[in-house]
Amino acid sequence: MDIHHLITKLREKGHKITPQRLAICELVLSSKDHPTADQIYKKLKQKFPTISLATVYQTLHLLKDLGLLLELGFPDCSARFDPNISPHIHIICLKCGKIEDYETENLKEQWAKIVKDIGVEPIIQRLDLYIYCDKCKKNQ
Amino acid sequence: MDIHHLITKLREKGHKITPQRLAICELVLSSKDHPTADQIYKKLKQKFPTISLATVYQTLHLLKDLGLLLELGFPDCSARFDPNISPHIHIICLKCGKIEDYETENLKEQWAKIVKDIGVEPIIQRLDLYIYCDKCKKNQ
DNA sequence: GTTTTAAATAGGAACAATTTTTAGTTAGTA
DNA sequence: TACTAACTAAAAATTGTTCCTATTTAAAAC
Ligand SMILES: [Mn+2]
Ligand SMILES: [Mn+2]
Ligand SMILES: [Zn+2]
Ligand SMILES: [Zn+2]
Repeated sequence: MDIHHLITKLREKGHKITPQRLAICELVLSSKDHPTADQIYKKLKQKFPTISLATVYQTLHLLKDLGLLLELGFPDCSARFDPNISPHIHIICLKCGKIEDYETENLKEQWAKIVKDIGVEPIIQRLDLYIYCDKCKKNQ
Repeated sequence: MDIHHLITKLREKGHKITPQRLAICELVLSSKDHPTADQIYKKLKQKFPTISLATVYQTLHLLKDLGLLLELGFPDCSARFDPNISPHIHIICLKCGKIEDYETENLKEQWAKIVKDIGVEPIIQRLDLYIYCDKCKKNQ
């Protein structure tokens, strides 16, 4: 998703192109680390000292509604946002919360077969494996 | 998980057997509909008019720690609890939130292969497909 | 059976994440 | 340049969950 494509998509739907909106979109859509709204907010504060957390949430939900972003809810902690909307697995540490992506062609094929058997056409998918990561296993 | 097995398991870990605790456990461990803490609380109010929501949460987390219960976090709405801890798929409506289980032998086999390829030993797993259910498609 | 005690409960306050509201500002159109 | 819908920031409200603590209770010790 390059910036011009994004701008076109926003304009199409009648959304204004503001510097804040663009900055939030660029940041989250290029992120690999499944950030929380607050993490995005804190990063952007450097460039936009007056930006509000509500604006961040609003923009994230806009991207979600446009189908460009996944919102992952968890117990105990705040939601995390993922610009990778294609089926992939999250390997998540139950202790430290670290999220790692697992995404291979073989996985996509195998998973597609399973979904086909079920006979539904999912809009979004979420595949989580919860583990204890090596680091947390060591200093348990 | 029958009631005597549960009581043994609780005693083993040094937990007291209280009527509230037993009632909450029995209710959630036999539920098929992925209830929220509040739904469990409201149902139990009939039998225990003074029961508190904090007790419900505490007991649900106890069961979770014992590995007998899954807690499913979502954006926008409260957590739901699932006594089915074996790998199965949730087919979830994005509009009304209805959750349907999909669980077949074939799925378990195929999924086990995928997990084996990754080379991890997950403690918990969560497989969600988000759709719009027939009902919500109709009266959209 | 009674006493002791550590753990659990009830109820409400506190908390944190998120959403809504409000009033002022701005991007895009004409 | 003027207009207006959409936006922004700040504050307030809301919601789900956890924390606190006086009281009660299950289970152990006597
Ligand atoms: Mn991801
Ligand atoms: Mn289930
Ligand atoms: Zn870890
Ligand atoms: Zn529905």
